[in-house]
Amino acid sequence: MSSAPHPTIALLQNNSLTMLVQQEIERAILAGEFGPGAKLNEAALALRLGVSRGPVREAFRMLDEAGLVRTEKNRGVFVRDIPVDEAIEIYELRAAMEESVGRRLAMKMTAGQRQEAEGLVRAMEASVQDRDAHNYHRLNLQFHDRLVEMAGNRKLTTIYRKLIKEISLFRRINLDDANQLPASAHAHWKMLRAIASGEPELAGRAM
Amino acid sequence: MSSAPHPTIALLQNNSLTMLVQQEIERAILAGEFGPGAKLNEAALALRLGVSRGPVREAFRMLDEAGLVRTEKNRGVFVRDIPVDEAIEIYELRAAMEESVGRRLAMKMTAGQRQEAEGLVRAMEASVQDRDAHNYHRLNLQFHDRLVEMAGNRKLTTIYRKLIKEISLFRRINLDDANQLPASAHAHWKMLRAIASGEPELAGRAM
DNA sequence: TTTTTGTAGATTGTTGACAAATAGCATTTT
DNA sequence: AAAATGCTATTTGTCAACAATCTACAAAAA
Repeated sequence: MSSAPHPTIALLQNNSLTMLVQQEIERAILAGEFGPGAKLNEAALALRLGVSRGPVREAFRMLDEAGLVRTEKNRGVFVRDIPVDEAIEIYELRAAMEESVGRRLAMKMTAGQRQEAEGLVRAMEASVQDRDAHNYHRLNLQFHDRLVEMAGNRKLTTIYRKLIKEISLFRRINLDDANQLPASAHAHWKMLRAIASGEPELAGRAM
Repeated sequence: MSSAPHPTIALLQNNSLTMLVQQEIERAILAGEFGPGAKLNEAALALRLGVSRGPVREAFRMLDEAGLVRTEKNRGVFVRDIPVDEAIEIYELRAAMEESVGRRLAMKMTAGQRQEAEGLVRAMEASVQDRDAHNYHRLNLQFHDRLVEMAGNRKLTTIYRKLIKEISLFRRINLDDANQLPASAHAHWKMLRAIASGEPELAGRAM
């Protein structure tokens, strides 16, 4: 009937308990409430979220498939502790993806998209001025995410975001060395210039 | 104690019912027993596999996260029917990954690896002679899979294989046009030559 | 005829209970 | 003292029952 049902109704219609539990556990993990290697207790989580163990178990299976937790039979579910060599592999893979994104954007980035990206870099520079490393980090993630999104391949975007989540489990990052931030901002300008030049090779290497 | 426990014991130790159910449903889907769009009935599957609905539901959540099925709240689980535009995106993404693989291999492929790959291409040519399109298709998948594996990034390999599974849901492929197989075999030789040349750009484009 | 309403059956969502396995600790044995 | 054994408590794995929702079809109204 109605093409736009009430938002809170649509919420209940689309989100099963399992989905909500999955989102909450994922949020808690990414927020660092459960560190890498921490054990996730089914009954405790079910109690905390006010549901039974069923939805929690189903959420565990999703998080396992997504690579955020690891399941040991009869022993339980643990937040994944990404080993160094795997982290290196993920970083390399992300680099390859961004290289591909750079090439694509060199050919099809619009003027509007470029302005939006430049706006993000300027905001990053402002954060450097303010010595606000946390905000800088947030904008940096957003900058790269937007560029990937602009490449126009939704599957690539989905996988890229999963990789970012997974890698964020690796060694709570030292956000706080605010001295090397200016160099990072400079590199972002360079990337945008390379993309704007319209040369795929150059743009790929820059990213 | 024993470093190599009896295989069937290790099987039971590592595989929960959920895992086994997940593997069986995935196998059935990829084998085409459930076509794209087909509804998967919890109770029926549980009965067929001799388990209760719990493990089946958990397996569903894994397959959903893997992109093989789609879940509609209160309506059930359906084999995903990949829309054309998404299939195109997956193909493009796979192409980008293989391009990256080609570059990497141009720099680090060993003589032994090259011989192994050449052996696969020769086997493919033999299948062309025999007009055995099915076997050709199998070897073709194996050839590309091995090259990706040889690139030495396990995360990339994992994601690549997931993409292959997902794409195999798209329009049961017309394996049977045996006339364009020879050209395909020729292209594979060309790829290997480009990789062996040691020039990343050339190898990347070839793939 | 077309649309709406109502009802019965089937299917999914969720829960609580029971069975099986594990981990920790005390006890025994060497 | 060190190692092995046995017991208990906790936790996970699985199941079956109940509640909520949807689907299909029939009956009634427009």
